[in-house]
Amino acid sequence: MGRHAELDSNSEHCDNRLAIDKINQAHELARQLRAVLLSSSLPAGSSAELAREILDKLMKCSASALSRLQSCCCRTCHGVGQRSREYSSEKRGRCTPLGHKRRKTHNTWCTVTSVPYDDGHSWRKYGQKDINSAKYPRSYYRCIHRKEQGCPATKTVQQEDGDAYPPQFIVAYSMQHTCRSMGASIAFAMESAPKEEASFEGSRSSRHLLPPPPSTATAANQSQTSSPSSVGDRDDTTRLSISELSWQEIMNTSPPADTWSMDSNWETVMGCFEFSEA
DNA sequence: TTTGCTTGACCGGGTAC
DNA sequence: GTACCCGGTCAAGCAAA
Repeated sequence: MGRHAELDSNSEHCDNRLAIDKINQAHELARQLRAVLLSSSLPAGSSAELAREILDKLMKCSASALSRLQSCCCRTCHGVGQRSREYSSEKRGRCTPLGHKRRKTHNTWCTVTSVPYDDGHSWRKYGQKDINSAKYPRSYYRCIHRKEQGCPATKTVQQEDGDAYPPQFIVAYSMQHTCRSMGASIAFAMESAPKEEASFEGSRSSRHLLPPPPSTATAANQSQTSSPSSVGDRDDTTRLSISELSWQEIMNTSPPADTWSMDSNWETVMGCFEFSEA
């Protein structure tokens, strides 16, 4: 009852939601860009071209997001003051369908991507579960360095409901990496986006980021390897003119460890995401 | 033999009553 | 306050390398 009213009030912040969507798109583009940059199987010329194309789109997304955020003074859109019950009238949980539990509400954040396994870290699958009212099962991953380094990072992967191609995956990260791995160095500005402030109940902001997720994980089987999925196709901004075949190649290219050295350009690109949690 | 995935069972947090 | 629901995790068993 009152919950619906709360939800309605949230809808005022659709502008911020749009901005967040844009940021997500930029996020996705950055992932793709990274894949391109890591690719050694493509001719140099085409890689550079792809990278340039993705970067252009990335910048558009970032600019659009910034402009939207600047034009909207709403303060509650992203976490502050939002309690879990505000979302419980529809779907509760951590980016999940209807349920009672939200065990990990701290240090969690979500993203939507077509390449859920390619985030610069190595993950090991430790479980899969059918989620209530979700079309697809959710897969549970933890950092591969959990044992030797005690890294607490975990993530869950679900495929969004729907017939979108390529399939979009809702990736919910939980806890920061404490391990020192190849990927961790890059570890992604995107993935580390929440940083300290991530203590905002991540699931809450996540719910702003995401549509109520009936999801899946056909991808479950691929754990730490790059997924075969291709370019995001959620709207014109992320739709790239890259053939699926090319992306198959890109995504299947295992990243050589030494190509991960982060240069200033990469930092610049990834720096674009810093504001997404502000 | 080792490594990683699958899957059923259990734990316990969150919600409804 | 209590019972129930269900998401998250564990761990045994299995398969692939």
